[in-house]
Amino acid sequence: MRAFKHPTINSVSLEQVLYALSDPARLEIVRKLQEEGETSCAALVCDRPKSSMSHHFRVLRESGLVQTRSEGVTHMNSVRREELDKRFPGLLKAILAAKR
Amino acid sequence: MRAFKHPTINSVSLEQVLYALSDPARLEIVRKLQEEGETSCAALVCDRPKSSMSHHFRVLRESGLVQTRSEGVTHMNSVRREELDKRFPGLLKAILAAKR
DNA sequence: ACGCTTGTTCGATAACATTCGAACTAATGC
DNA sequence: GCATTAGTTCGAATGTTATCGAACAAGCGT
Repeated sequence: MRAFKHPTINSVSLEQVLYALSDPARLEIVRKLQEEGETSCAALVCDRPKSSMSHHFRVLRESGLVQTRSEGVTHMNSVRREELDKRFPGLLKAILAAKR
Repeated sequence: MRAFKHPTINSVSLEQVLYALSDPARLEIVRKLQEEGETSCAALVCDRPKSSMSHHFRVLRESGLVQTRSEGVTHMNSVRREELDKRFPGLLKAILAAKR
C-alpha cells in the first residue's frame, strides 16, 4: 500500500494532540503501542470492526502521535515518542503515567 | 447566583481533561487563569458572546479543571491546580509549558 | 421597587465525529 | 490469475459539540 503522509512534528498543535488522546479507544492504542513497541494494526485488536480502527489510526497519524510504515501486507505503527518529547516535553510521560 | 457543583477530583477522567483542553478557547482560558490567578469571567473577555464563554466555563468546571465561586454579582474562577497535580502529576505543567 | 451588571439557561442551527458495512486496493502465496 | 490477508476509503446514519441570540436569574446600589 502507499506510504502515508505524516505531519512534520512542528506543524502539530497541542490541541490536536489533546483531542486525539481524549478518545478512550485512541488513548488505549497509544498506551499499547508504548508498552509493546512497534505493532501491527491487527495486533491491537479491539472489539471494533476494522473500519473503525482504521479511522482512529488515521486521527492518531494526522495528529502527529503515531507513525505508520508498510511492511509487506501489514502496517506497523509506533508512537513518535522522541519527536513528541522534544516538541511537548513531559506531555506524553504525564499522560501515559496517569492511572485510569 | 447559586453555587455550582464541582466533581470530586477522583471522579474526573484523563480523557475528560484532555478533551476540555483540546478546544483553543478553553485552553486559553486555563492559561490565563494560571497566569493571573483567580479571575472573573468578564476579565477573560474574548471576542465571543457571553453565552459561548459560559458554555466553555461549564465544560471546564465539569471536567474538573476549574472551580467557580460566587462573589457578589461576579463569578471568580480558578484552576484546581493542586488537586489536578495530585491526580495527574506533571500533566498541567506539561500542557501549560507547551509553546503555541 | 427599579435599573444595572454579571453570568446562566434555553432553543435552534450548523459543524463536526463516531460507527459500521460494503466496496476497494495492495502485497503475498499458490 | 486467483484467493487470502491487512488495512483503507466511501457513504450513510447517528450522535455530539459549538455557536449565538434571547430570555432569565441573582446580587447590588439607589
